[in-house]
Amino acid sequence: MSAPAAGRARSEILDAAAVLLGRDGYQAATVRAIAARVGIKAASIYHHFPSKDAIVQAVLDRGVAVVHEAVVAALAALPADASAELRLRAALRAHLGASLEHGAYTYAAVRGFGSVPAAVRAPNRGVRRAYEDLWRGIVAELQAEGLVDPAISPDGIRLLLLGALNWANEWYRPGGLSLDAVADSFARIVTQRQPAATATSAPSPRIRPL
Amino acid sequence: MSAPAAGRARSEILDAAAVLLGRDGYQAATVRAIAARVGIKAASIYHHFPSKDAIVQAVLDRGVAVVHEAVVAALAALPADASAELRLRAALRAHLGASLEHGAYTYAAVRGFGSVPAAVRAPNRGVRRAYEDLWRGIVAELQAEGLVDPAISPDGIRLLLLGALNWANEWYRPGGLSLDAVADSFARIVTQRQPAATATSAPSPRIRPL
DNA sequence: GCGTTAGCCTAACAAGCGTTAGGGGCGCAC
DNA sequence: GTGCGCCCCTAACGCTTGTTAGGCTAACGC
Repeated sequence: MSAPAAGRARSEILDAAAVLLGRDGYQAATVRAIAARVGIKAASIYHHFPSKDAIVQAVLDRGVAVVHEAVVAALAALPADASAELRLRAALRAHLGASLEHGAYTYAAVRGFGSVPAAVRAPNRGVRRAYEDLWRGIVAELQAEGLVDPAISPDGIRLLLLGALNWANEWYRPGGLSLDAVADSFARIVTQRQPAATATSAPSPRIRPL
Repeated sequence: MSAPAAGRARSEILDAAAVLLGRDGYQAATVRAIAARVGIKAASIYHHFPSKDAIVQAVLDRGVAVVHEAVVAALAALPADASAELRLRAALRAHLGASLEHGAYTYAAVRGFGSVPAAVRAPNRGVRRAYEDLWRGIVAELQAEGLVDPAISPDGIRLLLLGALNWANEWYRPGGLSLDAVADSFARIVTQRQPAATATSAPSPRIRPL
């Protein structure tokens, strides 16, 4: 048709696989079901991918990467001297936004992950580790700037945040809380800030390094 | 252990199904694999359960119920005038403890949930809703006592906590952070307070780092 | 013109699935 | 003893799975 023919089918296959994987799990995401969604027959899939597991692995990797890249981009867009709180808010918002925008992939990466065979799961672990390291840095900044009690385990904070963010895929529905409201709630819970009404007037000046 | 011989096979089947479901997902938890783990043949399963999905449903329900009951028991064991902070800590600790103790079931209920067919998933929703309501109450207490900024969305707080707790199944390994340390971290992040033992009602200023 | 390639098809394969049918052995009630 | 019910077995059913083989059509370079 009019779209660039090269790679079109390939990305359509990935899209279809992501939807099925996230919604119904690995078992229900059959090669025939994926093909039917694209409008081709099962055997034709094998002209684009060597196996079903290669498709699943690509979906899983993309599901993590798309969020990782969104967060990196959001942080890079901030001024160089942005406070740790601003960076936290930007990261939370970017994670939630990317999760919603590419819902099929992130949903597949979070929810479908458990249903995927260990052999397909393993290569994805590296990508996840890299994303976790990004958050390790954000938490360290928060504690260094005194926004979070440094006596609290950094791992505990990071795992709480990532758990809350990942779980958002389970319950978030457009029409309920807005993305900004969720990100704001999370940020305020973690940074121990006072209500917005009094926070704007800055009751006690916070020491800003740098 | 010392269980009535009548239901021995039945509970062994549930145990085996829980392990497979949590570790490998719905597809890998085949009737033959479950039977092999119990030491019987696949057809013998059907003398105890009408279908595979009945087994899966029982595992899912128990995975939620076991945590729910542990939290209810922990809260009931507190003195009637216990503070909201103490109740929060008790609930966090009980949830994490039950998750670990009955790891196979809770793991199946959290991780395996996504890979289970919608028809089996649906009946489990009611049990989950009841548990969520329990946490709705805890969050309301926290905000009523002023331990958490009442301007923050209660749903945001509840979803953050449940997300963090459920996600703990993914990363918790005995030998790392202790259960008490995790529960303590989570409680302190949310209540913006020092541990109850050292700061009961003293509005002492937060420790400033550096 | 021709040859090659990409992309899709039909048809079929072996393997594995959940489930059912029917039978054998054992222990308890009578 | 006889009968009955429980528990497990072997064998097979119909179906779906991922995957492969081989052939058709249209588009391109030469």
